[in-house]
Amino acid sequence: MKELYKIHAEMCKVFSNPTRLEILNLLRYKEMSVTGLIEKTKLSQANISQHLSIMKSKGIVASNRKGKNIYYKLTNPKIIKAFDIIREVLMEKLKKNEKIAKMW
Amino acid sequence: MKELYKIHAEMCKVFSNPTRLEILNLLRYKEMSVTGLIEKTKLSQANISQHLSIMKSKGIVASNRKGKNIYYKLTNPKIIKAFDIIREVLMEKLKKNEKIAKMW
DNA sequence: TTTAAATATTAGAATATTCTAATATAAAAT
DNA sequence: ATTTTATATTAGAATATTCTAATATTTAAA
Repeated sequence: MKELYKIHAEMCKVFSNPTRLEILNLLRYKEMSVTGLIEKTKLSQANISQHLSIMKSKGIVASNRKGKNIYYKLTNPKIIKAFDIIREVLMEKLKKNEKIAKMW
Repeated sequence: MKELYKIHAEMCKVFSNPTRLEILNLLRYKEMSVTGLIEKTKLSQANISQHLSIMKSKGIVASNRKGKNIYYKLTNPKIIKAFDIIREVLMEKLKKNEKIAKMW
């Protein structure tokens, strides 16, 4: 069923932006407020908010208000599992390239 | 290091297109020729070739000629592991949504 | 050594994404 | 009630991606 590949691709699109990956990594262990994310990433408020909105609409994160602040968290721990496996592939590739570079 | 998020995002971009996901899934167990991929997917030759080229340039697939045909395969089995985990997240989300839909 | 088959490349229109700047909204504090 | 603080939304220019159609290249077969 090709339809499934479409939804799958839509979900992966969320992971195809560096800022969103940084946010997801910050949410790895605990939920965080928008302000907290802005401080950690040093990015603009509008930008963080937009990325959170995109991820919320795709069901990757969920939000809840606590007094003054709105906190975001991952909806599924497997999201970080996928994040880490791709990171592993990446690291193995970088290591391989290093080795090839050293041959010359 | 923000640079790593960039490369990570670049790699995820490969997974953010339905056709590329279909190709990766076809390469899950065995290498396949370009012709084989065209037949299976029913997509145009140019299009398949372009997507293979993109994936090769990112180091996700590798190619080798065997007589008339060129065969492509995955460079790392973890690529399919990541594919499957994201598919799981997807399925769990769809199931959850179904349940919510049934409540009404 | 020409022809056929398999694959790659290029060009370009249509579409989608990303960021910044400006503005809006909603809850808390005064 | 007003002001402040936290967050969301909108608009739009700059950039990137995707597909189709046309053409090029490479190897094998005749």
